[in-house]
Amino acid sequence: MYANVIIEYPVKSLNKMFIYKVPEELQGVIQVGMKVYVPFGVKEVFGFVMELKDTNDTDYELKDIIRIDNSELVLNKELVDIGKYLSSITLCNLITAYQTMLPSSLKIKEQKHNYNIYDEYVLLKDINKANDYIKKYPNRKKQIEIINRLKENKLNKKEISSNILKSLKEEDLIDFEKVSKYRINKDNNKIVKKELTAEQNKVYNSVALEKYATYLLYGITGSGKTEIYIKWIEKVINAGKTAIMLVPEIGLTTQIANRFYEAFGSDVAIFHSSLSEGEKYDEYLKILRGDVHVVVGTRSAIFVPLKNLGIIIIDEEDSSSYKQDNNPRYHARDIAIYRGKYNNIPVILGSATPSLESKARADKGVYKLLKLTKRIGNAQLPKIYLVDMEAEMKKRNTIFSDLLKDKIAEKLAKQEQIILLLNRRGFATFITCSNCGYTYKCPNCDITLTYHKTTNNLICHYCGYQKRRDELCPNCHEKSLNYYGLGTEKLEETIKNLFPDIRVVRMDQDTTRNKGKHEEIINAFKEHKYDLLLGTQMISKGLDFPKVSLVGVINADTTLNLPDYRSTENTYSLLSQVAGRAGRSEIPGEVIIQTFNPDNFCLNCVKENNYDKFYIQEMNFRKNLRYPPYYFMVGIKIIGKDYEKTLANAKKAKYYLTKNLNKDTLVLGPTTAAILKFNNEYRMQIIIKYKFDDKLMPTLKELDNIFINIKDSYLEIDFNPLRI
DNA sequence: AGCACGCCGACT
DNA sequence: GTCGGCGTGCTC
Repeated sequence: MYANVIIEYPVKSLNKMFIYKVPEELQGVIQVGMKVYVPFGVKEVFGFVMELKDTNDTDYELKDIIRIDNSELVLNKELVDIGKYLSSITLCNLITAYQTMLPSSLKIKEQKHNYNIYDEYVLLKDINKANDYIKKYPNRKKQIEIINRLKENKLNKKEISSNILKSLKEEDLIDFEKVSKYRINKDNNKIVKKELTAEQNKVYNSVALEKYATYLLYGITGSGKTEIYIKWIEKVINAGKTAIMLVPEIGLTTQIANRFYEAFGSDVAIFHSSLSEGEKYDEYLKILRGDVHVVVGTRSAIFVPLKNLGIIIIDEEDSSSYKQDNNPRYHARDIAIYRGKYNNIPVILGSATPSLESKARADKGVYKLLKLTKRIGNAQLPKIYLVDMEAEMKKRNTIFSDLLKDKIAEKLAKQEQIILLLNRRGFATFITCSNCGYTYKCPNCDITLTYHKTTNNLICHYCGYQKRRDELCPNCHEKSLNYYGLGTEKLEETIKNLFPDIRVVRMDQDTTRNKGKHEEIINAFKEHKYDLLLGTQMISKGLDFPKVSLVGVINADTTLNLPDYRSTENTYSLLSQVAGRAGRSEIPGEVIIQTFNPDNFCLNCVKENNYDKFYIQEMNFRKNLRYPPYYFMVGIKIIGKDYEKTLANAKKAKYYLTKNLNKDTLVLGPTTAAILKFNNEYRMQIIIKYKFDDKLMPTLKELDNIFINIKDSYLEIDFNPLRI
């Protein structure tokens, strides 16, 4: 018997099958998808079995597989196929695909750490022997008490004092038993069921659970999408099947996960980045062992090895967090649809602000459209005001307009809560010398440094470079450094000066770095320990605070003016989502959006809460400029340490592409990437736009191969990039 | 990737 | 004479 094995090194030149002999003792045990240890050159490496066969059709002298590495981990047939699919759509190495699909504790690494944790139990070895002991030492009251309890039941080792354990062990009366346990345990006591409204019920009933289709559930903020998800999953579980539920970010994961624990108790496993390695390992084992039917998690949870899948749900499907922003650059939606077809089950994409491509597909009938138009209960959509900041500047209101100040005071007086959005962290976003004009820039990237007052550091938000703040300008040595640009830290300081008694909590990357911080802030705000929550876009989605009656957007233009074809769509989505945090219960909500572009089309659509109007206009723009969803795009970056060589290589790539792709495919560039210099490397960019091109994949594969032999630059290919 | 092999320069 | 620089090629 022979095995095709892919080995652990994620290198293009090793991205192929290596054939090994399966030794006698492994035949019958070995399966496709198993992790194996094999000789490779003079070394020994790990790999995955991709294929088993009876004949060797080569004339290589084959080596034996050494051993199977971890027999509890087997990539099942579906996962093996998903890996192939993943590598085919992103052009990543096959091994990279499987490494991406596994939690890091199960990825291939030399260092082996045992992630299993155990409860240790004590049990009686022999009843007769124990009885003899009792007769022999009637005075040993403590020991006898323990023996009698052990006759009834095994006991946790922790319950018994160590000297008693020791004496019983010396008499050879007891045995120990290790039972593996999970770090996260939820009880099944408080299963909460909720009734659906008529509108929710209609949506619930329009999904056929026993066949593949992708549905776009377009439901306004607060319309109760989560409850429908739960009902679908309930039905799927009752049919003996399983479900995957994807959520965007950590902030949302805990809130939704809690609702899922309420609904399904211990039948849920969760996956998100702030779990510890051990926790992730445990949750993965629960799935492998078939102990759970539901998985709630972020992007990579789309790869979990649930057997007998019955439904896949992606909540807030337009969130950019579903696209991985390093290799392999996959979109969870594509994997979900692949698995939907594979298992012949429905895929649900839910959002209050669907991505244009999903909405367009729904309009074309590729997806089935489901709509929720009403908020749950008596809640109304909030009233939205646009405030012209140019007029406010004349009144010397640089950060807060009069209206926003008045409304904050009003809500504070009524003991209601407020959310402020500012999509920039730090204190000042750039530092310039007023004497010589020097501006701080990251030495590795082409980006201004942001001043963080809490740590007194200047930080590059791209690569993380940090330096201490200077008193004098490093260029002219004058004491004339000025701090410009508003960040969340400064906003917090300003609001505290304006309203001295206000209780403010800030939520951004800097205040949520530690585990559990996120949840802590959310819970504290929910319990009204704070009057005002301010933060970056991480506060914009999914959060549900009944007492919030005012949402303020400090500067809507920060995201609107980004040089990216999606910036309008992203702004619409961000602002509607954050507006949706207001007025989710009986208290009516108000939203104030401050901007220098009060006539902007996108902002006015947000104000009118008119997604359809926005959609039509934006689609028109995309059509005219040949952007997605009318055209498909591929972003190619050519990256290298030397600017001239990188540019030359980029030109070569462009030439190769134009020569080999279909004539009506557009190849644009090379231009400098949005951030030319990043981590001391220069980045050139080529953009491909096409409607249909059968030569695309083979050409890109070949280009990728050509670049293996070009030493001074490398390629990054991004299919359907979210940012260009 | 990681290692061996191999063919040229300056040293105990 | 040898040690070691890294360029090239191979791994079932």
